[in-house]
Amino acid sequence: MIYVGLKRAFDIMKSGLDVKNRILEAAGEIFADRGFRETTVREICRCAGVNLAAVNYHFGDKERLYMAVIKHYKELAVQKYLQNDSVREHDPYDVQLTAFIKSFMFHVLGEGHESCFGKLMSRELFEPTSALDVIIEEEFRPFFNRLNEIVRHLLKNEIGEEKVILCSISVLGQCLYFKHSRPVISRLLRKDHYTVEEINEIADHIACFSLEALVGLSK
Amino acid sequence: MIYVGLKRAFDIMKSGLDVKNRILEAAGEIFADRGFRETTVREICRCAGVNLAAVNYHFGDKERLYMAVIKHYKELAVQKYLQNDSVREHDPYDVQLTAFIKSFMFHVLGEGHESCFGKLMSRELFEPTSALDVIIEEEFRPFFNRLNEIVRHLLKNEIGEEKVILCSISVLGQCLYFKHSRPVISRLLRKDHYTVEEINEIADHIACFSLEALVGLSK
Amino acid sequence: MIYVGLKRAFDIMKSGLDVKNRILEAAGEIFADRGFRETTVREICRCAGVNLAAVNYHFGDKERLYMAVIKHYKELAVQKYLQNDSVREHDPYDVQLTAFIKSFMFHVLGEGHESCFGKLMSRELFEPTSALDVIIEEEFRPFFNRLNEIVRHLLKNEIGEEKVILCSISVLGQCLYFKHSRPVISRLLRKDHYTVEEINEIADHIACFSLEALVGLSK
Amino acid sequence: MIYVGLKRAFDIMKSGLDVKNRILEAAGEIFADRGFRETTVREICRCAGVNLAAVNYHFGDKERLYMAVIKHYKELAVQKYLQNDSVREHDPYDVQLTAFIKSFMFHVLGEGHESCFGKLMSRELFEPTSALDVIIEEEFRPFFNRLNEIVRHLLKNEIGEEKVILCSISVLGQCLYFKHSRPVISRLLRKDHYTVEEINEIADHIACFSLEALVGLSK
DNA sequence: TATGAATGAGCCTTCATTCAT
DNA sequence: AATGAATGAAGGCTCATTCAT
Repeated sequence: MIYVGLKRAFDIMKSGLDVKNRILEAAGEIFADRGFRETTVREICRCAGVNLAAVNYHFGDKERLYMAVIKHYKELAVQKYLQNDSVREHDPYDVQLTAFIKSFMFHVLGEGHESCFGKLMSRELFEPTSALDVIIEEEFRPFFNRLNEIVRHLLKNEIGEEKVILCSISVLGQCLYFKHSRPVISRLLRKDHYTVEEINEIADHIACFSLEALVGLSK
Repeated sequence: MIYVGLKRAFDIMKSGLDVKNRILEAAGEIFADRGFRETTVREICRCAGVNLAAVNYHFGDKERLYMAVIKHYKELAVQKYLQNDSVREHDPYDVQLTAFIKSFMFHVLGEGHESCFGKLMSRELFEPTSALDVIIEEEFRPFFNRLNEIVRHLLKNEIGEEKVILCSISVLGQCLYFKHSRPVISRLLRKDHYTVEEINEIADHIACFSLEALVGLSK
Repeated sequence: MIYVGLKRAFDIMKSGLDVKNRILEAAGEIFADRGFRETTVREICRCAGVNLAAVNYHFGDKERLYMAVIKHYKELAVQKYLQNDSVREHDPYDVQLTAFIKSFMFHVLGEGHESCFGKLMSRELFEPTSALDVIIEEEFRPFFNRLNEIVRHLLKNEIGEEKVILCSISVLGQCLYFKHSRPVISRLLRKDHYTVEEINEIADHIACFSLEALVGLSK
Repeated sequence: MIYVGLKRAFDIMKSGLDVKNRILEAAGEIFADRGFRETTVREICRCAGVNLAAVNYHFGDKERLYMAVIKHYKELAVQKYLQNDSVREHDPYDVQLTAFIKSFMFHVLGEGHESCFGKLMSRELFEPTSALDVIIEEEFRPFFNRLNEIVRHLLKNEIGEEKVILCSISVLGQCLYFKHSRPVISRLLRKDHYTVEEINEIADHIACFSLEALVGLSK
């Protein structure tokens, strides 16, 4: 049951970060990989190269570490989002939707360090912990409202709010399925991970599919 | 944290089934609810009203019990699917798609006993166990092929196979999102569980959305 | 920090008792010796020669084990008390008081197995656990009422109930001090433990002292 | 389970004492309340408003802190004892005994800061630490000798020294029982703590009871 | 002088599993 | 065929102590 991302573990240990940040880094990866319950504090500490009691010292207990991890990666994600946010408010809405989807897909499907937040969030959506309520209000709702706004305009405001929400969920569902069901899809499509081009292709497909639907519905 | 499906537990205990089947019934419900790792053998046995050692006696260990549960519920699901499959092969394809989606949604979102298999499958898709490979080949692929067939016809055969698969995934993604992300959706829409009417509405929305998209794309 | 009553431990392990009773025996001795908090489940199990998890299996947790221990030794004590209770109801009250004190002192000061209950109770009186309320009502109050009755008669019923209680406490206080403060007394009197004769002498002294006081007060 | 003597904690922190004395003050209160083993260094430091490592820095380890605390409060107690000792050597011995008892009871039962030493001592008598030997020789023996002297005179010197000691212990036992067994007594007498009047009443009762006994025995 | 950070040892509990009957 | 009893491994947490500054 040892976490085998040895190379990564090595990176974290050697990275010169202080103990607190080493724990955050290690915990993020493992929490994202396994979920809250399946992750053991021992494993986090082993991977971070710190003493078992360090979690208690710096974070109190496992649950508060988890909350801190989410907060930590949220901030990382926000920084990244602000830097290369490609959804410009004056673009036509179909362009905005495509940009929105593409940005989201890279967030969620990326392999590296910055994909932790997406993984944590999508895990939280499937098997919620007590952190869910905080996450929904602080993270998910603003994100979802943004999507709703784009969808509402594409539907030309002629349809009730409930339908807008349902359509937003339809868009989101497509996006997340490529994350949630990666094990299946990789078997169905016979590929193991997504390259940048493939993520682009997938995002284009979802944008295309959704735009056709929204345009069709707005007639 | 005792499993509170007491009425159900009572049903299982009184149902006159033999020990082995009582365990299967109880295990199915709890595995579907909690996932493999989160479920304890103790809880299954308590709920089934059998001795703690019974699982190891009848199934060897927890993992083999899990495989047996999947097999058991798969057979139940197949029986039910054969009985009242509403997707008739001679209907127009848009009708078939709607029927397909509706059938799937009831399978996956239903509250009762027969929704176990759907829940187990969708859980397996998110956090695969060693059972995944079996499930994909024996269960998911035929199911997915059927969906592909409908989608292929709606796209009027004019587009490559890869696009067909992507569109099928889009349909599936919408469906599963209402299951996977129920905790969030129930907060966003402020409702706790789905009534039959609501499942119908959701299925209609997905069918509608997807048909518009597919029709749009086939032009 | 290992419990060094090795001979005793050996006795318990070889005694042919079943696991549950071996735990009760070992736990009684160690709880009496150290108190609830200072006692570790590990030590009890080591001393009883059983697996660490046995406590959980048979008693649930450490606290419920403690309650079970108190119940167990109470029953032992009651049995012994019934067998050789020397306080006969038709004796004159001064004889009854002497007998009461002597019986109590042997209970509390005895070296062996049957002194556990006395030790546990006197410990509970000094640093109460959640078991105290149960102990007071079920054990201490009837015992104390019996003493009150004797004292009331010796005071010739002419004095208020509060004074009766205070006098009973005075008697009890003398008795218990020879237990509670044994470390000091053994240093003051330069002896390490009490022989039967010494316990008799001490009990006689307390009886004598108290009778003089009560007789004096009743004039 | 945070130590809730917040007002007191505030006093200590604001009192302008240096770190070492703040620790001594806080430690005294908590050790007296909980005993050596139940007290955590963390709690002491929190209550004293000092760093966790301060105890080890100033005192070496927890045990040496405990010894320092006892020494500290002993000096406080001696000062106070010298100031307002009400046992005057030329009073009749029955008056001296009453005064001795009263003084002792206020020492041990008092609520405030100066009762720490009495609490620490009576705790040490029940569950001795390595500090006991020091305490007995330096503190308890002179105190006990003083009581012996009074008792010896009340017994009119006609009885052997061993009997004198036993009678002194009888007196002491009554006094300490009201401290040691406070949880029980407060339940038996249905009161929560002792007022000044009640301590006076209790002391009077003990003095009365003991004098009757001693007078009776000296005949 | 003083402290924030870190640690090793140990505790209670829970779990899946096995044993003896 | 079935079970009550027992176990080894592991998990989260707390504690007194030490280290580096």
